[in-house]
Amino acid sequence: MGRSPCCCHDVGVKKGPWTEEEDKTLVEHIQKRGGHVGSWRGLPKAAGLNRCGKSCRLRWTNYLRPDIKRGNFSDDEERLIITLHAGHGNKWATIATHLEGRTDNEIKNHWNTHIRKKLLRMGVDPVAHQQLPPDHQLDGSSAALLPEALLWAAAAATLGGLDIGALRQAQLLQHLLQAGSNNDATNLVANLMAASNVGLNSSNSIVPNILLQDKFNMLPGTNYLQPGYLCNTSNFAEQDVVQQQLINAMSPGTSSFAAAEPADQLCNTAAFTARDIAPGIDMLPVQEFAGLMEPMEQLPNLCSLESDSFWKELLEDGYRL
DNA sequence: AACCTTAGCAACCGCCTCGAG
DNA sequence: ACTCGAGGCGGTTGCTAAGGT
Repeated sequence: MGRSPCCCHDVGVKKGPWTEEEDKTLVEHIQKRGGHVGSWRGLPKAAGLNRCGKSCRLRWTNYLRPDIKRGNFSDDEERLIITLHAGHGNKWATIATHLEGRTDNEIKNHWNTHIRKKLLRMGVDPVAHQQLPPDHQLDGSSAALLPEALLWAAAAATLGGLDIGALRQAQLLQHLLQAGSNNDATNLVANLMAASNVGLNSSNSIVPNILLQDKFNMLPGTNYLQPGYLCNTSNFAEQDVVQQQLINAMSPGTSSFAAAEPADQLCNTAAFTARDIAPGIDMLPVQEFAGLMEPMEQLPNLCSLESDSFWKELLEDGYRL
């Protein structure tokens, strides 16, 4: 298949930065046609522009389009980009479809100039989305940022080919991280409920309740889920039962993490099982979840929190990341 | 003040994919 | 099944402004 010559090679076609006048001409031409461009190749002549069609399309889609959102990227947008990048790689156009008002070019530029460097500073390989070996990390000054970066990168890498369920799981993780941002119990409960909403409502996706369980266990006197088990139901009615019973069981008077026992210790003293909460719901041993997490070689076993100093410190710090 | 370096980003280039004929 | 035109995409370039010496 022979490649057609690009109109950009035409002699006399202007290149380089667009002037205000050119922008105005292009916008007015497209608006006159009700936003419908038709043929980009034929547009310059029709609009009276000395540009190639490709250049016009690029200028319109990346800059002049009315629905483009400009300005700094929010933390949420950055997290989403990292998550999506782990699943899709440099498929900027695919990533852009998940960020309303952002163009692939803008996301690509932001990745290369900001996010990539941020991840490197945090000791995370921006390509493999895994922790870099110690001798490849920049310095220890950003060590406090490592847990969040790791969790995000690892979760994203684990999710692999992203689908709606996977994205919801990523959101769940995000809520969990937000829940750990301070010691306010009310905020924690609100975030946990938000997290469980995302997880429990996702159809055909396994909700990592082991993570929720650790969060719940951080509240004194609460043990809601049998450690080592996951809720694997996609039945909304059953999910609602679980959720309602979790909410009912939640004791609102609990205050801080300060008196919380280490998670593993609590794991061994579960007050009642998940089957007590919602009989009939299929529960899977955590080993199956561990199977899902297999690619996360850099992460410690989630059931061995107490034995790993990194995670132990993280837990004792009340998930303050 | 002049020069150099770096960061940010708009725009370009060339290959790929898709759909009509 | 094949060709070809057109749009889409990702990598890269080059300009500009800000910061440093």
